Order: sequence, then C-alpha cells, then structure tokens
Amino acid sequence: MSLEDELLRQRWARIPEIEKLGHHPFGKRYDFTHTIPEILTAYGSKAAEELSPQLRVRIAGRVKTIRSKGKAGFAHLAQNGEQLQVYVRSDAVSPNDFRLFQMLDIGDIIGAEGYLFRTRTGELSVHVDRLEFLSKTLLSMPEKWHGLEDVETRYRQRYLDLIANPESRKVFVTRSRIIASLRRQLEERGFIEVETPMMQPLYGGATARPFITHHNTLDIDLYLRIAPELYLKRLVVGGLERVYEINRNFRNEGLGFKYNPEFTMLEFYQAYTDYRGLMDLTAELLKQVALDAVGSAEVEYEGRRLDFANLRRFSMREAAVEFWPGADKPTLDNVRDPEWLLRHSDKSTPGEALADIFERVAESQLVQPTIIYDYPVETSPLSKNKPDDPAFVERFEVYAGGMEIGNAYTELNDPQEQRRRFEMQLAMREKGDEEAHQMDEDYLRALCYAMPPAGGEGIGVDRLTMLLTNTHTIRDVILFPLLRPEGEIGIADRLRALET
RNA sequence: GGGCCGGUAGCUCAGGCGGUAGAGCAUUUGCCUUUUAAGCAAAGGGUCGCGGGUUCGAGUCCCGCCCGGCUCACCA
Repeated sequence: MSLEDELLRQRWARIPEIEKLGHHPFGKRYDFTHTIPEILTAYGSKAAEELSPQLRVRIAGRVKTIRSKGKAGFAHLAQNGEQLQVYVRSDAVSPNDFRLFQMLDIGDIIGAEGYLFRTRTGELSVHVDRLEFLSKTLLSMPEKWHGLEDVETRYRQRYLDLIANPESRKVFVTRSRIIASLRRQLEERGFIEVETPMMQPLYGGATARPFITHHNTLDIDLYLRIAPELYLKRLVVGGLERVYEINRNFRNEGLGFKYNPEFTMLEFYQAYTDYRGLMDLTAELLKQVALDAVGSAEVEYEGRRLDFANLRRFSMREAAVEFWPGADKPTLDNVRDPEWLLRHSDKSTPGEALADIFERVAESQLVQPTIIYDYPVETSPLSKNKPDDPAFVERFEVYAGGMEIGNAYTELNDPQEQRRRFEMQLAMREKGDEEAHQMDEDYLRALCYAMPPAGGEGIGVDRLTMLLTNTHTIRDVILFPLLRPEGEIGIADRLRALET
C-alpha cells in the first residue's frame, strides 16, 4: 500500500470515531458570531486586560497547524485568508471534544466556541470550551512552510493553491476588486451592462482565429466570439447610448505569459464622443481602478514603479521615433515617408509597415502606462478615418508593463466606408491573411439605420490584473487556465476501495 | 510547432562519474496544560513521470513518449 493510500485509510478510519464522539464528519450549518478577519479587526489591537471571558465568540475555519502538548494544545484556524489561534485544554472542554481535538488532521474544518484571550506570548486566541466538527479532509495538505510550489498542481488543483498560498488568494481577491471598480465607475457614468452572444454565426470585432462549435438542431457551425464589438455597436444604433460588457473572448491562438485562449475583456461604447474623449475617460478609469484595487495609483511591476495617475500620450509615429533603439534614429518625416517605412519592414503597405516597426521598436519599452494614438487604416477596419489624414484612423491603444492592455477608437459609422473596409479585409483574406475581417452584412445594415458618432474601447482585464498584482504570467490571474487534460486521476477507485 | 530546462515520499527539496534511495514538513506510537516552522524519543512510508534499449546490474547512460516551465514564432 502506498503512503497516500495509507493516509487515506487512516483518515477514513477516523470517520466512525468522530461519529462515536457525537459529531458529524461532514457536518452541518454552523452559525459563527464573527468571521476570523472580523475578530482580528475588532480585537487584534486589544490588550490582554481589555479581553474578558464574558465576551464569547464562535468561529469556524480550516485547521492549518496543530501543536498538541499532551493535555492541551493549540491550532490555527484559517478563514477568508486569515488565521486565528485556538487553545484547547482538557479541563475546559468535554472529554469527547478533547478527544476530537486530539484526532484532528491538518485540513479539517471545524467550529470552535469560547472566549478571546492573549497567550503568554501575546497572541490573540480563542480559549475553547466547545468544538464542532464540520468537515473531514481525506487527503493531506501541502507543506505548511513552503506552501504549494508545483505550478502544474497549482493550476490543476487551484483550490489547493488557494488554501496553501495566501498570496495567490490575494491576487484573485484583487482581481474581483478590479472588476467591481470598473463596473462601479461605468455605472456611475450612466453605462449599462449588457450581454451579447458568445456563439456567433460570423466572428468579428478583432483579428484572430476562432474556435468553432456546432448547434445540432439548427445544424449550423457557430464561432465562439473573438470580441463582442459588433453586437455592442448594434446596441448603440438601437439607442443604448452607453453600454458595456465584461466577459470572455475566445481566440484560437497560442499560449504564453500574456495569452490564454479565453480571456476577459471589458468593452464599452459611448455615443456622441470620440477617441479623445475616451483617452480622458481611460485616464480616469485606470487611476481609479488602481486606487480601488490596491489603494494607490502607483504600483510596482517587475521592479519598476508604474504610475496609473499619469498616462503618457504619443502618436504611433512619435513613439516609433521616441523609442527607436540605438543609432540611425529616424525623424518624424522619415516615419511619414512611405518609402522609408517599406524599407524598414517586410510588410506590403506603408501603414502596416509603420505598425510593424512600432511593435518591434516600442511595445516592449512601454512600461509606464502610455497611450499610443493614430493608427494606420489597414490595421483598423472598424475605426473612423482622421479627417486630415485618411490613411490613418482615430484609434489608440493603452500600453503598460510592455503589454497592450487597451484598444479604443472613434467608431466608423459611415456604412459606405465600412463596406469598403470590409471589402479591403476580404482582399487581404484572398491574399492569405486568415485573420482578416469577414464581411458582416447585418452589421452594415445596422449602420444604414444610423449609428450616432461614438467611441468604443476594450480593456484586457487579465492583463490589467497582472499589472496591479505584480504578476508575471496570465495563468496566475486566471483561476483555471487552459492546460492539457491530466488523464486518469484514480480517486474514484481509491474511494470505492475504502468501502470494501 | 522549434530550442532549452524540469518531473525523486502526501508536500518542499537534496542526491547521482551505473552497485540495496535521503532530509525537513506531514503521518503513526509514546511523553508533554500558554505553544507557534513547538520540543524530545521511536516507527512506517518510494514502480526516482511512462515505455523500450545498453549492461552482470539503470533512479543515474541512450532512444521514444507523456506532463509542465521558460523562450522563439503567431496572437490581446
């Protein structure tokens, strides 16, 4: 018998023992008086003489450590990421409860009732007079000092990561705060949250390869959306002038430190504004989300301080010049010159060449939060042209920590120009660009009913979370990142074997 | 998909020029009524990722495969 099976049998054998003591191994409702964090907040700073046995508390949590000292012992219970010590002595609890205490395994979930006091070493603790067994762990917990280090196990068994690694738990709590802050800020500005199709007959709103699925009754293939954009803009046509959606997009691309095939995007659209308006809104949103999520607009990321209260702005041309590495720094006239651009890139049009040069030269250097604006029309099939420079569009992206975290533009609302853009994309598709945009006639029809001038923006929630939690891989901000299936686990067989 | 690195006890990790597999935590037993990485004494626990090859002998060398990490290419 392997050790793991031996441990499983030992713990399985405790179940009837727990029952003999009058407890339920998989217990029931337990009404605590305080959560453990509430106790620490309320009494963490109280001196020993300010605590009284008259102040009774009931707490619940998972056993993290046990220090048994014969006829007494200590344990730490964890709840909501914080821990409180309990002290159990044989003359303070019933004989059955003391035997229950001696039988506890690290990882069990229990309730404890008693009064608060400070130990000789000054630690706030519960002097227990009653225990309640709430749930039995059958498998052993990760090591108490190092936690769970194995990255594969951390992703496959995220619950263990959350139990063993407080810093991991903190990341996901912060992520939740980020999303709550974005929602609150948009709601305050009159945006309403909507839900648009995840399964789409045509995929659009971005350039990416899609996942394909099938609906049996209609017998049609559908695409998991690569972006909600075209649906949200249909809603703007319909008079929902400020809409947003926070939800998953799916792109059938490779995995990497900033790529997961499903990722969370905030997209919002505001009628009667343009990309300049969105730049100002973005600056406010990012500053406030940092304040709400981590308490400061300045955060540390990979050893650098990022200041979300100070969003720099460069045009794409300016950035290509500004961040040019080494000698031969080009001039603004160079990056306006089609021939110069084509000489410095293997792309086939000046616009694509500029975007290519920008990405190679500048992107990884955009560590401080930065807006890059004015994009070539070829890379932006849904954005409005700049009136004075129709080869460019009114579009910007937000960069921070060397990653793109947002993308926004003045929405193209001229159906005739939109038709030409789609046709331009179709031509690129004919030339082999698999990711070029599809023709979406229903969207064109919607534009024919007049979409107000509008600005729209997408913000990558996962990447924003990485920046605000100083996390260097997207898998650490997604609870269950995509992994290959692990194959046979065997726990069902092992549980079945326990009963025979 | 390419390159590099890794997979050893439930967990965290050593080790290895081919010769019976190690520590700490956890577990079991004993002692211990203010400990806190509790302590002391003892014990149990391993198909060294999987499969093949070389060899008297493979955890170690070779080949293939699986899983993961980093990285390059594509992508937000």
